Amino acid sequence: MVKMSDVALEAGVSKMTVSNVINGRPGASDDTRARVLDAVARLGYQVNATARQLRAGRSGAIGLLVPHLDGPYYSHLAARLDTLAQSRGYHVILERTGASREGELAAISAERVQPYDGVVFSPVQVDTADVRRAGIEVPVVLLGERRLSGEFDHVMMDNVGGAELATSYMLERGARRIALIGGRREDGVDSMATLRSRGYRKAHAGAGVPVDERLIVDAASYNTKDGYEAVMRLHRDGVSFDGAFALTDAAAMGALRALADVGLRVPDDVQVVGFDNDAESEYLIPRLTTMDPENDLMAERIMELLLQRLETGAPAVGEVVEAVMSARIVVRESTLSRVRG
Amino acid sequence: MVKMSDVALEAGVSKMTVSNVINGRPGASDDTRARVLDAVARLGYQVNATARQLRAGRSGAIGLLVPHLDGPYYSHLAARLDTLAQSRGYHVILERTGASREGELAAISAERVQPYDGVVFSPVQVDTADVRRAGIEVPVVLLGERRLSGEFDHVMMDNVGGAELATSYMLERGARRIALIGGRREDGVDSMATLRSRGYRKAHAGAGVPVDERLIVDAASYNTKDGYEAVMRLHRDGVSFDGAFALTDAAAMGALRALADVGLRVPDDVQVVGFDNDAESEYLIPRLTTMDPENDLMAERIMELLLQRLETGAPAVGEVVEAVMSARIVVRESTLSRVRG
DNA sequence: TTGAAAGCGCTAACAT
DNA sequence: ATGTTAGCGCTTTCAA
Repeated sequence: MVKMSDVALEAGVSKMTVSNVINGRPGASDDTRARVLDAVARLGYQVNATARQLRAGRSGAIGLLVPHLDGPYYSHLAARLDTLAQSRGYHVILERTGASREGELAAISAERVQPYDGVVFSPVQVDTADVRRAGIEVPVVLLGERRLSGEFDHVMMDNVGGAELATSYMLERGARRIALIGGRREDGVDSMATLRSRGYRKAHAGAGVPVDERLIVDAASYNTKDGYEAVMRLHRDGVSFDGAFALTDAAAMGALRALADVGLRVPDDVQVVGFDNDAESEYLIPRLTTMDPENDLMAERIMELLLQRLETGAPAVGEVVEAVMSARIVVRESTLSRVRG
Repeated sequence: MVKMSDVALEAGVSKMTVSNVINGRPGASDDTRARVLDAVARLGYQVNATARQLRAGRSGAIGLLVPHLDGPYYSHLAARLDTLAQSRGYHVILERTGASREGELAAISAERVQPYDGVVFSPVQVDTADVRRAGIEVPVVLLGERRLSGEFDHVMMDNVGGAELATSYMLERGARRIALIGGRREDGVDSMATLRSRGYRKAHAGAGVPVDERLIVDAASYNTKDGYEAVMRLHRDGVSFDGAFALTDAAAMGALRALADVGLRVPDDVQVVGFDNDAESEYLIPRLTTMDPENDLMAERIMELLLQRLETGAPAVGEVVEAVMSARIVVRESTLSRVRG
């Protein structure tokens, strides 16, 4: 492995001068600079990132710690964040926590996080106290479904509001028995499901329509398979419905397939609304009405917060920022019967 | 920041003893061990991964460098690799190259790669010579569509064979004009599109069916939108077809939507086959026939190769392994008209 | 404009 | 069973 001192020797200067040239610091004659760069090229020298980081304390890497990657949501966010980061001289590195408490704690341990200049973390099982206890020493932006007490900068989606809007929209269009695919899950933490279920109930309360608890069906991972099975279960149990709000577009996709299988027409018999506005949702049969969380805006807000901390130095306690992003509805065929427009 | 020497002081032992205890090395009385662990807990000490790595030369991290993450393919692979890695005491870290030459070169630079104990890289624009020139000093497994000359361990999918199988299957079922969604792209490197297009042609040659070049339509990123537009273009141009082989399931999904829009029935008017066997493909309307690359097997092979290098030490030149994984067909509704079974 | 010394936090190798 | 010394490759600080 060729190191800085080798370059120094080759160029006939000191290590320090090599370091200065490589890092574009001023104070090196054009002549010396040329000799150094020449030696670098000749030896194929590349800095040792680990050593640099140990000494200088920065790596240029931003860690993005997410529950999982199957599904377009985090993948898209990662791409977006990376683009923004690149333009500021950072790059984004992705880690999967697996959505387990154990996995999350491992990923946020000081040891694992220390190599990053900053971290964006989307907690699922873990709470603010856990994050504090992890003893992270770089700027952190939390990202999430759930409201977390104000110890860290925090960007969150207005899940309750989004779900309320989706539900109200169907109620307004005449639906009276709206299945909630993936709903409930009230235990302890404010999970995505809990919050969106809350919005669903709020819309019903607002419209004076009672909620039939049998319409609320679980969908473990909110994926396509779960959505499919949830609708099949409703059908098997003889629970009738004229609307379906799926907690994710993936689940909605499975629901659409199940509805087709049991011979229910969308939107004539059942209106369907999803959540996420995945790129594919526009191409489903029928095209899916869904809630768009405006992820690009969210990504911008996240990077903005993180870069501010990175550039002003300290994690600065006390004055944490909490940004709530709201979702807008995208109306497509799955709620819009051709006749009524 | 609390460091090892602080713990040593607190426990009344030397740094070295702390190091030994923390790393579970033998040679420390139960008593000392207890005192050290106690001090660690009291001070909330966590090792500095950067320092450890500089000294010991290993980080426990495996880098997975992929072109992009939108789409289930790499996400699923990442999850799978991570699970396998975890069981061997490593964890997988994901980096997005953006599928640009520039992005790939940045990601494989020795500087960026050096923090990993090993690297799995899926090149798109870059070739073996570029990888060699990058001067990577950790074990590398290349992963890919394309055959790369044998300087590195390399796991690849039999793209030609898979595409040939998909095409032959439709030909056997009577299709004579099969659109190739996302096909062509013959320039220099053996891209996924080039190879799968080759398989498409090979199947035609084998069956003695001529290829109408107008049936081969581009689909820039092989995503849902591209697939949709490709079929719309064919339709607009008045090119008739009775089969469609889409280079990815995502593109197939868009194709299905487009066929519905122009009033062509699947599979009665047009048979459709995709490639990837995404989890969602089973729930499309109609359910999609597709090529399953058996990614889980592929992930196992990759990890096996990498761990072998990691555990036996040296990147070992000369005796590189090249594994070719073949895809199997999964038959579903999009090619199987109910009448004929 | 350049360089020497010191040290980031840890561990390998060798004492004791 | 425990401690001492040295040094991983770099950059900060200060002197020339």
